[in-house]
Amino acid sequence: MTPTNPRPTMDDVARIAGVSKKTISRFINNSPDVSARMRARVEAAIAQLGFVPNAQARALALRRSFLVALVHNGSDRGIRDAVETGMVRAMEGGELALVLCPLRHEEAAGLRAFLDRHSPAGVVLLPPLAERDDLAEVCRAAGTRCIRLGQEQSEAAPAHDERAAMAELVRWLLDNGHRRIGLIAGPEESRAARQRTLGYQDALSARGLDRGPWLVAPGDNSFASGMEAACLLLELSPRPTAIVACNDEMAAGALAAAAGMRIAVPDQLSVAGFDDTPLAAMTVPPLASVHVPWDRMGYAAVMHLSSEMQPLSVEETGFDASPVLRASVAPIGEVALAQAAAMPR
Amino acid sequence: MTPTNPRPTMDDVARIAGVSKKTISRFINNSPDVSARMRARVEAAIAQLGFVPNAQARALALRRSFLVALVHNGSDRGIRDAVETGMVRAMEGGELALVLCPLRHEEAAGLRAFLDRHSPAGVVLLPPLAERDDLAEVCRAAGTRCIRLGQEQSEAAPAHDERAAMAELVRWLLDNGHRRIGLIAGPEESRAARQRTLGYQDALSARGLDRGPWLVAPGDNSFASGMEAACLLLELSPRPTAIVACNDEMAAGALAAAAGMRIAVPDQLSVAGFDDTPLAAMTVPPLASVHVPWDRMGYAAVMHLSSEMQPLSVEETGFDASPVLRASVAPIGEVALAQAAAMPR
DNA sequence: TTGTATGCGTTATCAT
DNA sequence: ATGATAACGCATACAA
Repeated sequence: MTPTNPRPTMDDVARIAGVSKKTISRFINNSPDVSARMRARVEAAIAQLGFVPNAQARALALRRSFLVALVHNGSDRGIRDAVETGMVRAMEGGELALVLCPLRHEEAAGLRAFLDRHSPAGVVLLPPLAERDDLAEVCRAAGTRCIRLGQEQSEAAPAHDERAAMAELVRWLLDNGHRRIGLIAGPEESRAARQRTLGYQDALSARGLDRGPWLVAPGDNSFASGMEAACLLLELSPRPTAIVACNDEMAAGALAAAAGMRIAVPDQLSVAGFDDTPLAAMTVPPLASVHVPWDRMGYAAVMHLSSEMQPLSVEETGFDASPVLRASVAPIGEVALAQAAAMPR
Repeated sequence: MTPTNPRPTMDDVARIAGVSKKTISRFINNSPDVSARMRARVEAAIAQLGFVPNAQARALALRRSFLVALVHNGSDRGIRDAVETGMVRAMEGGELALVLCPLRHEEAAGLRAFLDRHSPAGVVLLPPLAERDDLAEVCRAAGTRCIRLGQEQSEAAPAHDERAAMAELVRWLLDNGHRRIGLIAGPEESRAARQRTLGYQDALSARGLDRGPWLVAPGDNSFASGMEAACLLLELSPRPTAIVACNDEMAAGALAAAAGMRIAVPDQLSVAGFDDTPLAAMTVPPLASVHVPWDRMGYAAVMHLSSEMQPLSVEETGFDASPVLRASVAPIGEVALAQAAAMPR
């Protein structure tokens, strides 16, 4: 009972099964030309020994590892968790494993070094890094397949129409009587954030509300920035009756700001977020949000990387995002109407 | 400019430098016996070619990969994020990478297969899996070093004194006038949760409050269970003036329950959590919690695994956990006192 | 359909 | 201090 119990190799399996290594190899890679009898014998031998193919050896021979790298910059924990979940689900029972590649300083050189060192079978770029062309270029140069999550829908990018989804959310608010709707925007560099802002403007324009200044306050996707931005918006007069944020964390910040100013949600103010992360269900009141199927997008990304087909199919690139209404939003009430009127200045 | 640019190998470097492969190998592993002149020549050749050692090949020869596996069961996202952060910080610039090993069904066979397949250099078991002796045994049998996070402090486990920390938190509540303090417990199987419950009882006993029934409601670390448990506690009469939960998510659930019952926090009820995850700063009001340095524990775990020293040093095993007071707790006020008195039944 | 020889890029053994 | 050669475990020719 030594602690170093040498693990069985293909040779052992071959010996037990009374066949050659190559047959075992064929079995492992489910080659079509293995007779049923052989298959059974090999299967039995593998089960008997508890044989598990060594990923390192396979990787060396195949010149590609069994790792899929999730590249992120540490922001947006909610999105990352969802994507991770989906990726892991896609890898369940398979031979792939999920390896994290944090790019704190967001430098391409870091990704390059990571690829050189670990040569993952594929790379998934999380927003906002998914927007970085230089990172995609590094992958291309290294010959590593790369999926940019949440980018414009293309053959290499599962994506959703965030612009339309945001418009739909804002439209709901308009349909329910809200007229002054504030937006807490995301980082300007972020395409995703810009799309969401555009969706907000789309909805207002469609109602002919595009003359006045947009009630847009800048944020950086953090709770603190959401709180700050909400404070700015809530000091306006007349005060907005609704605030939509470009992600859930900032929306949570808006809830905190409202509480600090003794503004009741949703009675005096509706608040909504984006992404529908777990946080949205844990606030008081629960946060309306736009559900983005990040987990399914992660799942699709891995399925694509593990298969050999080149272009992503439509089912793998088209994803629906749609508003989830929760208690943080409500039709505009008399209280809020009165409030708005009482602030004529 | 083909996308498949074959990367230089040790052979190439050896040829350029005019030495043997073995010397390159020695250089890479900073073997002591390489002359300064050799070192310089090799270094130059490596730089010239942009050579990066192939991790798969090294792994095959060394019989261990350059991965550190973080084994978890999907629960307690907050803790996992913190540990991940610390681990990644410890691996920064090094050759190790973090690979996720989710054990959804918590079966030892799953871990065994993962170890056989990917042969990680080390394994970090996250609570509550860290408590599973069978998982540790699987690692031992596979000859893989394993660190059990948050277990009893030992030479293989960075840990903190959660019992004392919880007692300290409850003591603060007692010192501030609270007498009826409810506890939302964690899963009974979890040693950590039991320790925290014990800490709660310690503090009450020390004040001679150990005669009455403990105000303990069961939870499973989820937001929903925290909400349920809080509802139970808040229906008691006299009502508790404070509720402490065994993690932040349940505490957030308690905040939601209080809001649903129109009980003001902290005026009529103090609420506190445990672990001090990011969530604690994003609730309304911000959640008092016991800070546990999960990130530093993850850091220590990786530092230990990457070094060769056998036992963990004291600095790596002793961690302080201590209460962080935020607006969700307050000295018991007249309102709450009156409230409690008005419910004599 | 199955077996044999060889290579993948690195490290370990043993020699010099 | 440095080098030749054999592993490491599996996959790919190519042959049978």
